[in-house]
Amino acid sequence: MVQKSMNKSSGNTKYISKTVSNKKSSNPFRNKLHNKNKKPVIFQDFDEDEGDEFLDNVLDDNEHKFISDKEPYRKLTQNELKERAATILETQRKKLPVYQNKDQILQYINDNQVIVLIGETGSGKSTQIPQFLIENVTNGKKIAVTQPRRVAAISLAGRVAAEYGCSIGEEVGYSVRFDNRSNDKKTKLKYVTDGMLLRELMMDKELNQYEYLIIDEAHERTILTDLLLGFIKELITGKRNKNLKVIVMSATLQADKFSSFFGDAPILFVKGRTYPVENYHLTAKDCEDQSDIVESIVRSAIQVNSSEPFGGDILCFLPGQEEIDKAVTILEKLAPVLKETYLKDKMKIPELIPLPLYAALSPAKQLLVFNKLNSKKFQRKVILSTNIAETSVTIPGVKYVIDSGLRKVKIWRHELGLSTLLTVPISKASCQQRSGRAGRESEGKCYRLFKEQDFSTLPAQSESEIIRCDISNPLLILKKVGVKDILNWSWLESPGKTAIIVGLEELYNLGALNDSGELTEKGEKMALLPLAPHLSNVLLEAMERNCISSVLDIVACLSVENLLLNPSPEIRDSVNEKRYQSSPLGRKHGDLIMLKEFYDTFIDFDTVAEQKQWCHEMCITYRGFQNVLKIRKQLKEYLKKIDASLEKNQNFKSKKKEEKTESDDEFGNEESKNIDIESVLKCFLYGFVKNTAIGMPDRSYRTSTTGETISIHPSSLMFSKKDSPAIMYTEYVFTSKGFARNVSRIELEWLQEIAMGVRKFK
DNA sequence: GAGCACTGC
Repeated sequence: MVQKSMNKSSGNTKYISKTVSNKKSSNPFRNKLHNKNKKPVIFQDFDEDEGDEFLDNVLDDNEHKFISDKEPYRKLTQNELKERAATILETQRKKLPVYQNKDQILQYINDNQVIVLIGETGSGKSTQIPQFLIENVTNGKKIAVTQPRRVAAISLAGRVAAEYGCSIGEEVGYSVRFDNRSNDKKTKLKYVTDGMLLRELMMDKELNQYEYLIIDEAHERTILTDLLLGFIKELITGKRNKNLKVIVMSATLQADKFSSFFGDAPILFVKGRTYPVENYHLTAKDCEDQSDIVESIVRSAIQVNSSEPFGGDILCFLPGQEEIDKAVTILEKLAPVLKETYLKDKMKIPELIPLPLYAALSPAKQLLVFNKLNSKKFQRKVILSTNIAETSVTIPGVKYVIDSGLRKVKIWRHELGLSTLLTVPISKASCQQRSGRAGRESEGKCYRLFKEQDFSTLPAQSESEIIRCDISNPLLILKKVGVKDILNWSWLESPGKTAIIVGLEELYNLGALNDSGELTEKGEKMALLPLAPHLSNVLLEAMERNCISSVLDIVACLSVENLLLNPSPEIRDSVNEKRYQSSPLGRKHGDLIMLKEFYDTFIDFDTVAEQKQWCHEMCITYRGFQNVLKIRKQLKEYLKKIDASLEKNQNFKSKKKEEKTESDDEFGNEESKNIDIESVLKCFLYGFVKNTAIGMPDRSYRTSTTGETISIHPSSLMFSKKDSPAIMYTEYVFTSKGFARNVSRIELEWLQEIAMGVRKFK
């Protein structure tokens, strides 16, 4: 097997058709802008350093601890802060492209209510433009800069605070979930996640505390940024017509869309500093030979390693975990063999060090991709990554990119109420983003495992989230903010009539909307909870049924993505067995109850060391569980606000050690020994009646909505247990076939009771 | 009887 792959790898993957990306000549979009008569203003090219993204990743991993322990500027005196800021100004800021064009940019902002700014990587747009405006803000108002990701908001705030000469949380601050470092009176410039600004908007529909809104990375088109832009359009054509300025920052591709959305707002173009990247494509013949994408990636990596000079790592983009694990396994076997061969032939070719990277990988293993190799050892990293490395994570030292041209995407089918996970070709924009990863530090090369003519057939950009995701939560937000006519709302891109109607029906079925389509009291509460509407409904039901504590534990666990990691194939069976053995109730009742058992186990340990050990054995992220605790606490606080009588609700009290009081203690123990499983599962049924399936005589399951067969996913504790009269699942994905994930056993009577109950509540 | 990309409150 190994030998076979090796022979192939020494064969010919030739890349003969080659394009060199040269920003000045090959940027097709600039011409387009000119043609559109919008006269973009084009600024010139300068150096910049937009902060240390490597640090961001480390910082992300250690979260608060890192920030408070190592915050570099807090202990400096006012004078020292100012001195440092002055140095940064002279040595770095003034060299930035954006800084060089400060006056012109300010003029445009001054003359227009909305501008769209195309700032290339390295232009300094996210750090500098907000600072230009900081002196302009009047009577206690603020500037908000939104980011799609937490880490970006936090690290930008840190960087800008240093440049401005203050501590984080003074004039410059940030606000993200679980972490607010801003001062209502003092802070003038606030970096926030787009979700956070949306939440503020639910509280104050006019966003009166802000004078400038800067929507950064708008081209990523997350649902939340799309919603923000829609609300902002309403505001600036309505109540904030006179005194709110908006800057939309975007990559080139989407700039036109934003401009026309905001009444042909002017587009400014600031060039950044990236190094040229040469793109190579497969020939038609090589393309025919390419049967397996994993094999092609492996072959290409070996070829690049042996033909390119030492220095510079290889970053490969693959669609998913499965392909990555395969490729890593092959390369791990191959690398020592290749090394021997090279030595024997006296060839000076570095040893390949394969490293996987995907979100469901444990944080410790993720960090390995950032480690510098010992330069004396003559090694080269080959990082095999999902598109997590496309935007979320920047890996230093990459000079070569190998792109499979594929990604996985979850698509929500409104008609069916289920999502499918598909492997699809990426867009041109993604191709460019991926190849750009080779040109961050020096000139680079990108090898695309498809034909050059295939590139031209790719869609310009990926489908935006809003048209391929479940929009029940966005719709709830619109209702909460008081939008009456949702179909004709100022959608940047409408998800479509069907999607909207299906989504509204869903909200109606959950009791969030009444017969007239107005938000009910329950809907108000649901909108305030930072959860999907289904889960909010589960929580609210649990408050009625006096099992809020257990349900809260489980809901908090469900809110953390990748809490249970997918064990690698070698340890898969043993980890599954351990999980099975550790949840006596879970193996009877299913995965929700298993989570409750895991939660109890986790918090009952006396030391962090024990917790970590246990997590390691069970293949659970420790950090994930810390998030579970934070989320539980936050949900509890929200619920208290929603319902003041909760304070008196004994069941509600947390069993968590640090919060224990005497009475609490008693109750907590009592409850944990007698989880009212029936009540807990019934609460979940209130959110997931539609996600149920009935057991058939042939031991298969058929969904109670459409009668289709559905299989229990192998990751479920219920996988081997086929005797449940009915099942409920929190997720339904269609891959090779229809799979129910996170499955619980339910009784048919419950299903009848709840199904009728739900109607009754309408 | 067999496996899921990435974010956010």
